Amino acid sequence: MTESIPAPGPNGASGFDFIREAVDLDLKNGRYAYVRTRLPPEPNGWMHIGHAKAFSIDYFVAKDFGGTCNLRFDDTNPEKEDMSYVEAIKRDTFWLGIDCRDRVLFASDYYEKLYELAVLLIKKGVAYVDDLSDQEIREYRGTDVPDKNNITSTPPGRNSPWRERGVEENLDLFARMRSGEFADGARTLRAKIDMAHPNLVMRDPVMYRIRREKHYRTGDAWCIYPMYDFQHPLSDAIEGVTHSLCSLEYEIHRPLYEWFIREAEVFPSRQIEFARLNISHTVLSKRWLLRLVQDGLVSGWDDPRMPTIAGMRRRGYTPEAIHDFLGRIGIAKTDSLVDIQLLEHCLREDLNRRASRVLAVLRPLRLIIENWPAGQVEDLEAVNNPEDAQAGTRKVPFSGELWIERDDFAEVPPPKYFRLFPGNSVRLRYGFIVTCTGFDKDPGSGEITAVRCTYDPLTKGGNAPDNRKVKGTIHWVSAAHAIPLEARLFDKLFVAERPMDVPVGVDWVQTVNPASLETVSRAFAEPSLATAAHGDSFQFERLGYFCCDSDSRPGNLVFNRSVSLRDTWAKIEKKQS
RNA sequence: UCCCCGGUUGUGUAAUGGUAGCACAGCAGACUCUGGAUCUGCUUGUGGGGGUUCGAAUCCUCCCUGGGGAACCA
Repeated sequence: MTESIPAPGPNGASGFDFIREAVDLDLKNGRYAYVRTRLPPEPNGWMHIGHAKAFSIDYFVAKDFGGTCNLRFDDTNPEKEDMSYVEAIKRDTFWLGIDCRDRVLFASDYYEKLYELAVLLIKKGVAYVDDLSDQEIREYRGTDVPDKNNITSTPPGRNSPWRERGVEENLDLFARMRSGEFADGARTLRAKIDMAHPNLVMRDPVMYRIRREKHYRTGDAWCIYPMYDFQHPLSDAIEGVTHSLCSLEYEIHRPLYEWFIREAEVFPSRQIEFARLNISHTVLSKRWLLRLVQDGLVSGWDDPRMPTIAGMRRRGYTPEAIHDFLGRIGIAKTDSLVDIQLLEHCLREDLNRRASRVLAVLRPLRLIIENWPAGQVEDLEAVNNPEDAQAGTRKVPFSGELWIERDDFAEVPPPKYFRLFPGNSVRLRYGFIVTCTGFDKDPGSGEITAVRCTYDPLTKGGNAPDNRKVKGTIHWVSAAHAIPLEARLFDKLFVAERPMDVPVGVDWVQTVNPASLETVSRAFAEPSLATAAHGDSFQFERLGYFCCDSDSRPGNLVFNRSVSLRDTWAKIEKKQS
């Protein structure tokens, strides 16, 4: 892995979260002699920050105990899976610094082995071929209820009439299932456990179904496919996985996980569950994200508003910021909703340290310096990163006609406003102190078209020789030297904290924040930005962190606002209104 | 309320029978050539009742409350 990425540190005094405690104990009492985990994505969508949490836990738990971690694609549903997803997941995983490059595995490579284990279970008399239809299986199981949320009891199910078939017949039928003798859905292989079990997943779960669907890796080699509950524990066992870490939704499946391990007499992998990640104002579910993509509400899986790793990368997130975030949220079993502001905080903190500063104006307003010598241009020295002395300085051209931020001028200043207004002085960052002498206004529209000022030549670089205090410092770009750019400003994808909690009858997809993307097509930046490459991050001073987008071309620059700067003025403004 | 799992400041997470801490958010201030960064201070919490104990967030019990489960998905 990339050594610069620290493992997320538990913030407790014990030094361990509950998973690491369990692993530590397992090692100490000899339950396992080593540690091996696995990342089990299904290649049916792109990786998001919720998967990154799971991946990070798997990877770093193994690493912390000197173990290994496999990246195993859980690809047993040919209807939804695709190689493009495999590639996307691998790219994003490795980009995060989770380096399983030499341990990329596929459950589909175990089909033959899994088949053999199924045969073993049939021979032991704990698996049988069932002729019931899917509807009948539900009915027999006793779970075919109209309203799952409003039941008062779960009566025992009934045994399938085919449950007591002989071993030989089961063996024969299962072989014929594989050879394609039966129609899709005509029969299944089921585990013979207990149709009266209070845990519904233990009521003779289906192990194999018949499905004639081309698999993206095995093609037409198989027409029967194993189910998750059967495949997953045995794949873990095949790989010698000691700790199979997964989200809480599988907790209820653990007895079944253990049942298959025990009955198949394979390596005793252990499943431990933790709470999945939820973040406010977004959705973390491949199904919902797919819907956003398919309905065209975002530009794709890598839309910078998406909580996918690809989207976050394009937005300007760094692996370090993501790992920092994942370390801070911790690991627990409580269902939680993490404030998206924590994620943004982690990005700010990381980018503050590393991003070069640059002067750019998003909503330009002309500033005319009336006493500036006509035609004169000065190269002023600007600090690249005040947080990093090694970053050095650069020259920025200054002239008598500048672009400044429209917000940085007020005809009538609100209380506590200390930027430009008639009669007031401000410092132009790294430039001169100027005093506002007036402004031009379009008589028709009332729009301010230019601000006028005079400069003090003795304040070059921004320092006043008389040490007078100037409260405001604003950013600027020389109009004659400005390079144009497009800026994409993002806001929360959803206004609602929990987008999926919508009133009945409302389609959550319609609640996407209409202001989540604002395109500013006529912004200007200092010349140094012209050479930015895709993925480069900068701080546009006083505005926020911006990342050069993959749509950017020389002469047609596009920047994404990764996150804004903390904005104290916005808070003051908000309080005043 | 059929089965399973949870409930610690606004949010997330520690404290493993012995001082309820940390981070984010919020508030107030200092400093500042980014209303950035940095620094200082502050507010707010063990869901409720009973029990065990010298002592309970922690153990027991009842209640309340949140999530999950019943696919030939994973």
